[in-house]
Amino acid sequence: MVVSGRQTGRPTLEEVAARAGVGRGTVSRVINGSPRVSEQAKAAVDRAVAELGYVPNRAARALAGSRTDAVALVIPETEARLFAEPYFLDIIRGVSAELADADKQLLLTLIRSDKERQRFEQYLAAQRVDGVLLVSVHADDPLPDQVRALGLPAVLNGRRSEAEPVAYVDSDNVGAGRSAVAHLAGRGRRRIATVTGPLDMYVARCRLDGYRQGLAEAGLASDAALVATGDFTEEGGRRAMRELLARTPDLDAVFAASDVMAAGARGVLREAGRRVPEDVALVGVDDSAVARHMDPPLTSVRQPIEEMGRTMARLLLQEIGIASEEQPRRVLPTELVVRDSS
Amino acid sequence: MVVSGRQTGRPTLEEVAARAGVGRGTVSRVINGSPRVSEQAKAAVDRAVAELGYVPNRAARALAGSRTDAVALVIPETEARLFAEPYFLDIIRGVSAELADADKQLLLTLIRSDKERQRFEQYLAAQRVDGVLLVSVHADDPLPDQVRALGLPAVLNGRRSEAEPVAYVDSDNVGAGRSAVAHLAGRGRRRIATVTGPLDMYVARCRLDGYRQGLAEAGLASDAALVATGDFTEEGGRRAMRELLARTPDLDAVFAASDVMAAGARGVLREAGRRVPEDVALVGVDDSAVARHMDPPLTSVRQPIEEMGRTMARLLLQEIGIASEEQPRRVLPTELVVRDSS
DNA sequence: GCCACGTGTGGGAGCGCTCCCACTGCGTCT
DNA sequence: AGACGCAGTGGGAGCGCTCCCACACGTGGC
Repeated sequence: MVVSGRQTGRPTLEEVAARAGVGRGTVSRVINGSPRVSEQAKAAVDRAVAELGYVPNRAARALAGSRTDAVALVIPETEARLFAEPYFLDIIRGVSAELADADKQLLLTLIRSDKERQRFEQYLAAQRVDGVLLVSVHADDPLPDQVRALGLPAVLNGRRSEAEPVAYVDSDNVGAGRSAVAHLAGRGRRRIATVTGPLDMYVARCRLDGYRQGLAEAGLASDAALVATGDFTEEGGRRAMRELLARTPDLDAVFAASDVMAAGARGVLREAGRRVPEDVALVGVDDSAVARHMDPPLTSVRQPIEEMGRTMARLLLQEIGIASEEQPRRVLPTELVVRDSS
Repeated sequence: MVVSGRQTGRPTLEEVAARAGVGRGTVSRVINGSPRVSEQAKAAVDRAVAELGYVPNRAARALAGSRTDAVALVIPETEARLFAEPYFLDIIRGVSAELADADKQLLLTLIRSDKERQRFEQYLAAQRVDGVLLVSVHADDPLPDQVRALGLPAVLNGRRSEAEPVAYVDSDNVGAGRSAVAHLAGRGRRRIATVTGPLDMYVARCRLDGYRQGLAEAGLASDAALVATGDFTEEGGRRAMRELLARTPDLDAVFAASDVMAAGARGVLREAGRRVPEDVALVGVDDSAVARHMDPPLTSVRQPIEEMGRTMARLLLQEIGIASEEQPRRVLPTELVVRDSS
């Protein structure tokens, strides 16, 4: 027996029109919520739609109209490994929730090679999505500008620089550094070091700035010897921590710009015989699962990741609706979660 | 100044045909790789495509043909919290890689409420995707059957039961339990307990079966007092561990059916003054980031998650290509990763 | 009473493809 | 030699929508 698989039984707009006793145009207007329809006609159409179980065919819509009702979320794969992974899942969660409410599709695109990047650009050019969400862009990433050049709305997660021209949603990274240092200073720490992210990333520079501001506000002197550069990986955290211990053995606290780097640092501290938090207090950023499961559990600065995802989606939908000249930007607050490591 | 945004400049198939000096039909055939085209015509079309930078309009394709070149990956949100999160990211990674090679879209759908579930079903009915990938289905989940009833190919990640009627990709969960127990027994452990997942999930039952087989193969007696039921959460692991300690204080090893539960168990063991691994050896499943960052690092049974994702996508593409009656199934092997906790 | 207007409506003309039928040549079989 | 097949081809007819023009009605002003 051959199964057809292709049930042509789905009602079309034309059938709805016939059943409601109106023209195609009127049905289309009702479906799309145009105000130029009489109460009576609207009611008739609504009933016909319900009776027939009509669902508009999106391909036809996309072809005839211009919008596609789909939005792309782009994650460069190189970054995906760097950040604590749950980060992306939370972003996805937030984006997905917001898009579902607006009845838009979420198209997920991982870009892991130049070939795929090219394919994606082609894809955009083929008018396949209404807008683009970009996660974790590097300072030199041209993708956001390319997207905008195609006339597509875009929203970034994180900025590439202070003067980011494209719409973005970021968290208060300066505040993250400040609150971490304030907390450490408040517990009597005086030689507070930091392990930074890669300094070609704006997020890393912001957290470093916050660290410095925090020191100043606590009346502590800044000391270049207390700053070591990592790369957001565990191994990078380890390397930076070794460097710090060699340079400034008298440090009594470390602010790591990510939980993963904090985990690396923690390993080195243990090998060096430093107890956490007795000898060295430790604070990370992300409040990830890693932080909760470290020994001792890591004090960390929480970012509202899912909320960032939601906000990104919201801004994008807004831009799709009304193509404003001005690029919206949001900076969301962070929050210190105190655990045993500090 | 108003920006148009709508560059109509994209070449159409018709233009390509004109430029190549052939008919529309021939261009379509070349684009779709039909064999019924002369070398000469193909060359002309290929050149025209390259010169014009032609990219087929997918909406038109979907409307005229029947396929959409898109595949949905569905993740029930309730589950998303249960499993170690990176699991999903790895699945996504694998699926995405495979789909990109086949030039298919990945549509990500998180379902977190009945409303969204309904919307998704409507969506499927509207012929919007060529196939569906389903992650982490519960034993009583009707979604897979609904999808198949709509005539859409589907592939599950994990089975709902031994006799799963729908195509699936699973990992060797029995083998996972066996190898964990074999390892523990090999290190001289004799009172090996287990913390299971929720027993209405087939995966949990399989791991428990594996545990029992492992005991039998090591010549150790099965003892109901050594089995406690968890629910794949950390808190569940904690509860189960307390239960085990109360019932069988002489246990010297624990096989937890997930890393997250192992983390919960580890906390309880510590509170009870049992050292890991000296007093109690601990093994988990997933080989997640949590496992690597535990103290001591957790021995864990690794699943080839990304590979599962790839395989799922591959099976689905295959089914889309040739609608076979028979549902393919794959079971991938697991691998023990030994660390300090055992 | 006539014109101008605004509101609501029907339906033609596509959007850019795929499907498929009809047609041309040419080689092959009787 | 004629009949037949078949590879290769062109192009008509949609797919199910949206857009927009045209038109039927009011209603108000003069």
